[in-house]
Amino acid sequence: MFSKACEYGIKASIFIAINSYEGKRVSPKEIAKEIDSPEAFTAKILQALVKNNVINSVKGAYGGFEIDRNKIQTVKLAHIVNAIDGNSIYNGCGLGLHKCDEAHPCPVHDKFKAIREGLKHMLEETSLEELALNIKSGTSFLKI
Amino acid sequence: MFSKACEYGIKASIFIAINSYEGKRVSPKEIAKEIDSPEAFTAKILQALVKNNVINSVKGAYGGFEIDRNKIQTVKLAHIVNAIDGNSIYNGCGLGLHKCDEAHPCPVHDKFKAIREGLKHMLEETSLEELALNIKSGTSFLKI
DNA sequence: TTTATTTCGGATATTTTTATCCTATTTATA
DNA sequence: TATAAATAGGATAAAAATATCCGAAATAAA
Repeated sequence: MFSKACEYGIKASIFIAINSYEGKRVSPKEIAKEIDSPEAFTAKILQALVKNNVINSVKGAYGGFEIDRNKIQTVKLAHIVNAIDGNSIYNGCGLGLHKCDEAHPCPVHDKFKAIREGLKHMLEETSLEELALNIKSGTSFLKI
Repeated sequence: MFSKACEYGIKASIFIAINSYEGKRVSPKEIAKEIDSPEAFTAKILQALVKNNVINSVKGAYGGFEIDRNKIQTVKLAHIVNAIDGNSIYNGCGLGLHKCDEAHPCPVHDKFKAIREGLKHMLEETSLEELALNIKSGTSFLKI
């Protein structure tokens, strides 16, 4: 469904959020260890998230990655996915037609529409906060 | 959502079905032209569909690809997708955890569950016949 | 039986995605 | 100001997906 980069980006964001609740910045090394991802590749993804204003980075000694408290509430999965994979999930035709709309639909256009709308809705409604709280409470897990 | 291979496989199957209604076998060349795909790569995908018993091939002069009439009705999108992409769409964890179930869910487990079920249902309920008839009647399109 | 036609299948090439490495730049503290 | 600790970012490598090429095998018809 998502690219590896996107998977890592979502999990990293959650881990950063958890630590930011405690005012703690985290490094790519810590993040990669916690979400079981390749460190250097994860660092690249973090750069993309910073550039897209999803998370914040602090350079230099005692630096690291963090997220503003209020952003943990406002950032949705859709923001993270969009920062990494772009909007291809929403826009692309299910069968790869260059032009696919109501007037010129691909064979699965209508059938995919409902599913994609559901996905879109879910991504736009799910906040980082919700996901982070579930990890904190041990209701869900970031690895294995 | 799907791999290119899978997109080509679905479109090719539809085109073959349409021609099989008229007792006509089609070649990878014709198929590739009609669905706007690379010919040799499409031929590989057709092989996979033959091996997985979705379509039928006839070698030699006057040969080509075809689908049994009754199969056009019974083959569902799920069969085609499974023949090419395997069952990763159903089984894989949305965030790539090796182990992800009710007892040990990833952060988006429940949220993805509904969407994946919807996708699964759609793929299992949509027949090749339905898609082929819509193309024949000009209700949907295979390219552009 | 020969020939033309067609799928099969292995080898290879290209592109994209995933992953690694190393240096530059930034910054807090001693 | 010097130093150590971080992120930034460019260059490169490896793996996977996509795509191409070509000879082998099969088959219908002349």
